[in-house]
Amino acid sequence: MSADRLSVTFAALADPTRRAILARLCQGEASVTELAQPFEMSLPAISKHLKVLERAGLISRSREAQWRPCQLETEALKNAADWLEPYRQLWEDRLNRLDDYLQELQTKEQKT
Amino acid sequence: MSADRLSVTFAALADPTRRAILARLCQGEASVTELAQPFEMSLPAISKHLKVLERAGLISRSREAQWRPCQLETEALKNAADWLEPYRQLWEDRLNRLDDYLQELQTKEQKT
DNA sequence: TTTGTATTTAACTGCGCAGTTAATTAACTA
DNA sequence: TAGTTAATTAACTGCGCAGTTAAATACAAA
Repeated sequence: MSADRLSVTFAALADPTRRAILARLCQGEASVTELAQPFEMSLPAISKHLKVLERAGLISRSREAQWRPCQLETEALKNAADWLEPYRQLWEDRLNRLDDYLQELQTKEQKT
Repeated sequence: MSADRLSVTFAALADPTRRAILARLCQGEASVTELAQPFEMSLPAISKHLKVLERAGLISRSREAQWRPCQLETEALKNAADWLEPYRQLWEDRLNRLDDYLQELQTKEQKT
């Protein structure tokens, strides 16, 4: 059922619209209408995306008159990055090995 | 629709069983039955999880007699980490501000 | 109090995941 | 060839997401 926090976070990140919304929020708070503006999508659709992001703890919302400005929350993002971190060694090793191999190829080439 | 690569990757990571499978594969190749062993789940269920991981490019599979050993693939993981990377500054800043605040509190405390 | 603006809720469609059991395919072994 | 082991496919259930339009709510301003 993927009720755990990390699963909910990754699921929320698994949508290009929601990732674009998060990227936009790096520049600071924004209202729902402002966030919806770049997308060819109805407002209710955006509203639902925001609800998914909120449930995942990726954004928080306040109230200002009739607006409900959204703000980026970093902790859930950090948790996702922390989960990925131990794997870094693996892909770096792999890229190094690839690099070594390419250099070896080039050395051989020069000898010809 | 989430047909883009990154969405498929995040979606694949949004499940505790699949994340556990990836963690297990850090230790090296494993067959389907081996991977299924820690879980109270039918083999077809594991088989489907592996298919999701494979479609996301997180694992690759070979053939050895009647076994189909799975291997971790790091590139998709790296892509996910790369997407998160620009946000690192944000949560580090936030943690630093929190830290500053706590230190300030403590300084005030000592003056009392 | 009426009107306008911002946002959400309701009701619906269609799709695909997560799981099940039963049947099937594939390859090894006796 | 028959039987065993490994894994997948088929067929099904139930659930929740992503999107729609239409209606409802919340607040502001005239």
